[in-house]
Amino acid sequence: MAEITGPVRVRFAPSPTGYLHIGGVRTALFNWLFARHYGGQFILRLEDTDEKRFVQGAADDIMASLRWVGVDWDEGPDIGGPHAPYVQSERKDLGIYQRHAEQLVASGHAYKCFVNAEEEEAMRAAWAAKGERPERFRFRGPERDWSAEQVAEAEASGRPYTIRLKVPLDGATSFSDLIRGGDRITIHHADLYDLVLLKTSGMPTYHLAHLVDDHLMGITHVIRGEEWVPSAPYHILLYQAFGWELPIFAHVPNIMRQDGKGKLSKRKDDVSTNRFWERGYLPEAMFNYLALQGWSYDDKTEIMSREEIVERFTIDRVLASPARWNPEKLKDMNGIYIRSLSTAEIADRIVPYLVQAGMISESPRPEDLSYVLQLVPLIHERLEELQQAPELLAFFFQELPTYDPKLLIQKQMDAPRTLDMLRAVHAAFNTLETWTTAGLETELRTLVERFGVKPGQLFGAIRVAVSGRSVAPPLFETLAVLGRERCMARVADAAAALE
RNA sequence: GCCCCCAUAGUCUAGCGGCCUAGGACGUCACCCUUUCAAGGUGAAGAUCGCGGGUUCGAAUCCCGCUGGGGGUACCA
Repeated sequence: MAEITGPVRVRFAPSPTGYLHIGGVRTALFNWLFARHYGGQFILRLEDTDEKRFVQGAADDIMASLRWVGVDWDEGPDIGGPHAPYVQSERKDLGIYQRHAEQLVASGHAYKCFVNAEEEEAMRAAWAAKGERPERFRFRGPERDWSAEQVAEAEASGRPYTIRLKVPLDGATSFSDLIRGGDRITIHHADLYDLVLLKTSGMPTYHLAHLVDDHLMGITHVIRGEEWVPSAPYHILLYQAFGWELPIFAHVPNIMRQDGKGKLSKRKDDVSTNRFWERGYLPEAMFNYLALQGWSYDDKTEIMSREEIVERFTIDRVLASPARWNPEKLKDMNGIYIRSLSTAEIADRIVPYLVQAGMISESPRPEDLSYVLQLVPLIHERLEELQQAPELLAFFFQELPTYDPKLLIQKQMDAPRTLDMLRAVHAAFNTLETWTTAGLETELRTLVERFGVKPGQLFGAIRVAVSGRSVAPPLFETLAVLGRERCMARVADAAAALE
């Protein structure tokens, strides 16, 4: 493994064709961690060279997702930098790619190809017809061997053309990868085709654009998804054609779908980064989980702060084998992070959810906030996602929905005895001097003894009476916060339901 | 079809030739705590280290083959 010395510059270059899914965030994260660990720079660049798939607003959405998990950039579309602009369509207007493509044509490494899409399709069909096996058609333009006059003539006629890389017919290209080990990957040129560098529209393809930009922007390490391994030889050929120094490659494995059938996809999986944000995943939990998708520190440590991960992240501990998306594990980790926050922090973070659920007003009053502060301890360690808060706290804000009175009757109890107990509870609530958690507990335990029942038989009935459900936060705390008035009313309602 | 990559329990992983009677985590199950649910604690089940050959005194670890999975095969990225 080559030692990493000197300044490193890496980039994440998403295509604004939709939201960013967590697999994309993971790739960005590894780049970012690499940059931060080695004290280098992390650059964000927008690769919007696909005019057809462009989605308005996607770029802002992607940047918001990255910022949310804590991935920030030193240079980028919105903040600029020494190599601005960082948006490829804008760079195209500057003629950067055109110029470089022409340069390769001039040096004989590329050529203008006048074969249009329909003609290419026909050639492909002819190829398929004559071959016994449906072998892949490896396009080589006839213009490879044209004379300067022929090219000039075709150009003069105004026919549209693409610029293609003139890939050698034989030989092979080998390259090394930081994650897979040195000089392991070899691809024969016969398996390649003449890649389009510049489209008919004058827009560069990803292959040309990313490479020119990486070079111009001084990118030292290309850390990208493993789906790029097969096209890496083209990139190497391109670097060689330009006479540029190669960056160091590191192809990180994809994150596979939960069922293991393929890599995560926007269309088939609910993995939009925004969705996790909305559901109440803490960015620090997502950061931690994602860092562990393909990277590990040792045989036991999993919960680590951003700082610890930055300090410990090295590319040689990134696996070559793909990880599988495991929402259960993420949820567990989110719970750990939620529990590590203070009451005030949780209160701050659940207020928006309560507002959205209509439980408190858009601009919460101080008394709303102090009420929330009282409620947080009741659900804090039960939260796995912040969005669960409104559901868990509903009965503190709203009238009870109608519930099945049978729920009031606990194990080995019957309706008459339950009714007796509820009436006694009502009376006790009425006369209780100190309406506090401790006072309530003392009082109710006395009742348990008086009725000679198990604690659960009494407490369970009160829980249902007061919350409308059999699973709820701890009882005495709940009663304390709910207040005497509402508790008495609800117990009275419960008793009435049993009569 | 062709090309490339990958392969330790259901899942994420530790392991980089002897410390492995394969360690940790999620999930599952049991028990403890306990007013429910959680959280916490203890423990259990779960891996012939995909299969077959080598190399070696010795292989989960190195090599080859096979199988399986994934990726690529666009004027998409």
